Amino acid sequence: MAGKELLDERQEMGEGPWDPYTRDCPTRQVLDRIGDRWTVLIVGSLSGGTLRFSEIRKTVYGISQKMLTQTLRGLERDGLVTRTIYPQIPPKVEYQLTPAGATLVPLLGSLQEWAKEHMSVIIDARNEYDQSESA
Amino acid sequence: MAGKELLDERQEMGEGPWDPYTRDCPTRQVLDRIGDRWTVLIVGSLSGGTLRFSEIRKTVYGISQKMLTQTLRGLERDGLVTRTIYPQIPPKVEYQLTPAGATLVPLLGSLQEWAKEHMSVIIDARNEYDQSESA
DNA sequence: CGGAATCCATAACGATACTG
DNA sequence: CAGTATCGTTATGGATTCCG
Repeated sequence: MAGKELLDERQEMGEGPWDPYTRDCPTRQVLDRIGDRWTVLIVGSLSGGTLRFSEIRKTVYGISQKMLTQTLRGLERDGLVTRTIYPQIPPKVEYQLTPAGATLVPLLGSLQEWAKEHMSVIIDARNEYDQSESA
Repeated sequence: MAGKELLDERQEMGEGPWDPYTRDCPTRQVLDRIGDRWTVLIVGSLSGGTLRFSEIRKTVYGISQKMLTQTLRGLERDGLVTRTIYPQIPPKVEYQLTPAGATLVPLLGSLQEWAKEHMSVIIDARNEYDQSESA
């Protein structure tokens, strides 16, 4: 998504291309894909089954039409979502997770679970930190 | 990290505050925390044990001094990392994952594993998509 | 050494208007 | 309905300089 002309120097260190601390390591690639504000929410909304554009828009609170289009295009491009156009008037377009896209769902589950378990502690720590520094 | 004065309308839909499709749901909170380019890489680098500032900088390829400082402060604020200052000249500062921070590590492992398994398929789909549309 | 502060480029995003 | 196009704003992050 960002930077592609930066890869010049280095590249050989650690344990090769899987080394999480080189550029273009898989971790970075994944984060560039799912690390935005909307991707995982859209994948989550599609985890229940096929939805059309306006339905996704309704379930993912606050997303703009532009970001929904853009994010869905990215997911389609990466083979994580299929886009089916029904040539009617008015148009109807359905989105569905591919098998590859579906493998993301459990991962998001873990993410969400972690969030539920640790969120309160994090919020507390944050408030405490903010208080002690504004003193 | 972003938006905090947007929360006004709505807020009551779905199944309450844990509903992933409301604002401020845990999933969004987590993504705002770990969804940037550097957080998980830093957590990963600290998963092996305590490191000092310059050491992290060396292992996380491409990070600027500004972003390292900024990200570490965020992690400290959220109680995921401790910061220990040794009052010497020249200064020495050590960073270490807290127990809460350490619970993030397995999650990152899953992320990385998913990346390794699916990256090639995604790259292929992407290339194919790009080719067929530029035709 | 480990920052803080400033400046600046760009990328992300929202709002709005228009279209097949 | 499901987009595309354009614009303006804000967020993000790099480079540089300075400091205890």
